[in-house]
Amino acid sequence: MNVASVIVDVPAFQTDKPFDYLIPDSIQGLVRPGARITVPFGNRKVQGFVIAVKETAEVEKLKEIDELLDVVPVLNEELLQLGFWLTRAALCFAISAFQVMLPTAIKASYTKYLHRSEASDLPTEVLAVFKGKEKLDLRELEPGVLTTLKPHIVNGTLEVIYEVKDKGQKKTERVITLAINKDKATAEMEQLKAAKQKEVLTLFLQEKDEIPKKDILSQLQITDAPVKALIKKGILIEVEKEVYRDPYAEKDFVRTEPLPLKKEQEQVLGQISKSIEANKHDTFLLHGVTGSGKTEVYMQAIDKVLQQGKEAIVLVPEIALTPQMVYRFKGRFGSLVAVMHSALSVGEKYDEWRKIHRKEVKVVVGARSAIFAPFEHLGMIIIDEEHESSYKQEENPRYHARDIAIKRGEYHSCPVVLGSATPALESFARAKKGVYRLLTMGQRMNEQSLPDVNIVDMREELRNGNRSMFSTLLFDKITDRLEKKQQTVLFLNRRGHSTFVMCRDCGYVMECPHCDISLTYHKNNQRVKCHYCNHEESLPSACSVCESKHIRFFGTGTQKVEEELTKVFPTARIIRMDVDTTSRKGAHEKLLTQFGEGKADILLGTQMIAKGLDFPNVTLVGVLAADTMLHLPDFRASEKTYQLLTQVSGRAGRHHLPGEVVIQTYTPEHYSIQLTSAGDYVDFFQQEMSVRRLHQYPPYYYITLVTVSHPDLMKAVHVTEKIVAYLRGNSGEGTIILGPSASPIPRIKDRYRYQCMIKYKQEPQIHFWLQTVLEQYRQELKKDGLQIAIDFNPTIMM
DNA sequence: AGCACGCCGACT
DNA sequence: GTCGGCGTGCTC
Repeated sequence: MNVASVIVDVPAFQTDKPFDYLIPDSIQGLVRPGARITVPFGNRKVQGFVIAVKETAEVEKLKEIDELLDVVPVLNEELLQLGFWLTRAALCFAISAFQVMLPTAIKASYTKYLHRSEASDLPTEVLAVFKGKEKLDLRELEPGVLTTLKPHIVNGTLEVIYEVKDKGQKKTERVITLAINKDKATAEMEQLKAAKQKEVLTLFLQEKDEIPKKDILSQLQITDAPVKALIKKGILIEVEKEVYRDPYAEKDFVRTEPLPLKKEQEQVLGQISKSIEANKHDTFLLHGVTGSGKTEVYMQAIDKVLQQGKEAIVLVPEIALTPQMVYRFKGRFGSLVAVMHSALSVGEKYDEWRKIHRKEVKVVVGARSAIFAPFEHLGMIIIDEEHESSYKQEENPRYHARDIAIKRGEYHSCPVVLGSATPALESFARAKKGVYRLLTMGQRMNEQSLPDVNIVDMREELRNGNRSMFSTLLFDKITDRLEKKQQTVLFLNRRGHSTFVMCRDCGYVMECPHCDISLTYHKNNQRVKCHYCNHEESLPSACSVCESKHIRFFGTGTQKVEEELTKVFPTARIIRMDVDTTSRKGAHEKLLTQFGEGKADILLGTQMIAKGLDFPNVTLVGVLAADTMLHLPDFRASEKTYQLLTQVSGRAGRHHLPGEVVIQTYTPEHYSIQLTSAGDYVDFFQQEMSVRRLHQYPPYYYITLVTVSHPDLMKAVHVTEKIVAYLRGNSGEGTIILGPSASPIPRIKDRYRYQCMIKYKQEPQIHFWLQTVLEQYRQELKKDGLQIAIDFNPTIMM
């Protein structure tokens, strides 16, 4: 067993296969599948993953493994297998599948050095480049210098060294410990004259064995001289110790005990527990209205899992990873919990991951990528708010966390719980068909009925002469809340100031020069921005076409609403939350805390305030423009509108005070808006299913979307045409192939986008066909700037 | 992806 | 005659 089969870190078609390497004697027996290694590859050095260890290789001349990076493999048997499954399911390279399962800190970063061998006599102009150093980073070289160096590289006086490092580093801390036992130390103590040294030693005699150096210095207000002296005398020793960066170290979590459950919760927990105890894989769809106490059920189910000595994964949508959620889990399970989300630094994520890898925690609460947590005895996977679009990764590999969860649930024979008040249509349909097991919780914990929903027809308002962005009803209710010292949440799905900038004289609308999308005006810096490519320019004083000065802003963004609010309610204190005000680290949390402490009357925000907020004093929720999403060219538009409106509505009246919701819309008759007020998901489900059936959309059909993009429009069209022709020639009877058609946003970042949509009920070959398509174009994909994005089960159509 | 090898144009 | 352009093909 001295040959390792290796997937190398070179994401390309030609290298997407195992390469064999000889295992040198020095690491015989230590190289295991799932471990990272570095290997010589061509004339450079790259990182790779061992996928198998075997006796012989087909290839004659094998190179040797350079270095073993993990004694404990970073991928276990299950994850290796899962990775290969992912390559087929998402059509990605094996190396990309492995990397997506691991924290970025573990990814290799490559540097090329030029090393000068010590004895060599080099000409002065070469030595000048080195500036006395031994090593030279090749990437930091001035252009042209290489010509002077090249002959010496060729004849061997200069050596090119490839260095492979991890992106993230383990954090270490200097820790001081006693070098001798305590009795001896006490004896030493008596002979000491130096006062400061005595103080230091006293710390260690008070039963502490090791103390971080920086703590000693700050505690005793001393420099490190006394410590150094003690080390020199052989009384203390200093060691470098690995520590975790704990993003929640500063916080105190109040320990909580399981709460008594209501009957419904009890029943649901009972069902899930049965599967846990029987070691059985079931996928449950837990349909529970907002405020029905799903989280408590999750936590008690996790308790059962822990009692069995097993582990649990809890996925929550990225944005919902507000401190509130973290507090609840940390409060119940303490240090058994690891937390993973995108706001953590690369190093912090790495540390949280290592806690799992080293089996120091039993529960992980995290966003999408936490689904790959390297647990080996999974007892349950929970996906909260399972309909959320953030569970689908929108870059390669395009995986859906739900699919991964079910795959892992099957492997571990453990239940998967999908929870939502407004399940994805596909999920609910599966539950009704019996593929998933449906669990329902229809009652709110506080016995409070769902908030009253008022739908306001904005066309009517306009007819009555109200041209402001607040309807009379909403205005009155905000005024009322201000008087009662209660809080209001206002929701608008659009950041910036206004959606487009138009010249009133000639009708010219400012568009992004790189994308087919209008520019949004941002008032704070008097600039217009593209929300797709981040292009921005200053606001012109005159129209670029007709030079008229009558430039006006249309449509409403959060900035404009904020402005208007301060005018209409001069006394109100307002917090605005959108990408622009929360981009700084910790800003999100800070703003929410302020609101929670009652330091503002109105919270105005986009998407990000729709989820997870739970403030007792909020009694009014206003949705300023409910139809913004409804008219998007996306078959999920109605579903998303319904889900969002329901979710936003759920922010009101969560505790003792009853809540009210005002929804402003130009299409009050639409069922996704109407049914929000009725609050019955099943009605919506049935309505929407009939629409989906009529238009042959999921869940009745599967959809795969192929998007071709290229700087040249004709090229994009031609390639799409060819792909369409190929697919039409192969597909079966019931399959519908639409296209080529321009993508809803026909150009982004100077690339034209064409697409082809495949609708099918059964098409087992589809992965194979599209694989073939990619093979066909691989040359052009590499150098011609052609891009082909293949999305199985897309969640957004743009 | 990188890097070498290899075959055609403008230069000491 | 050589240097260097980037097209082609390979990496255990």
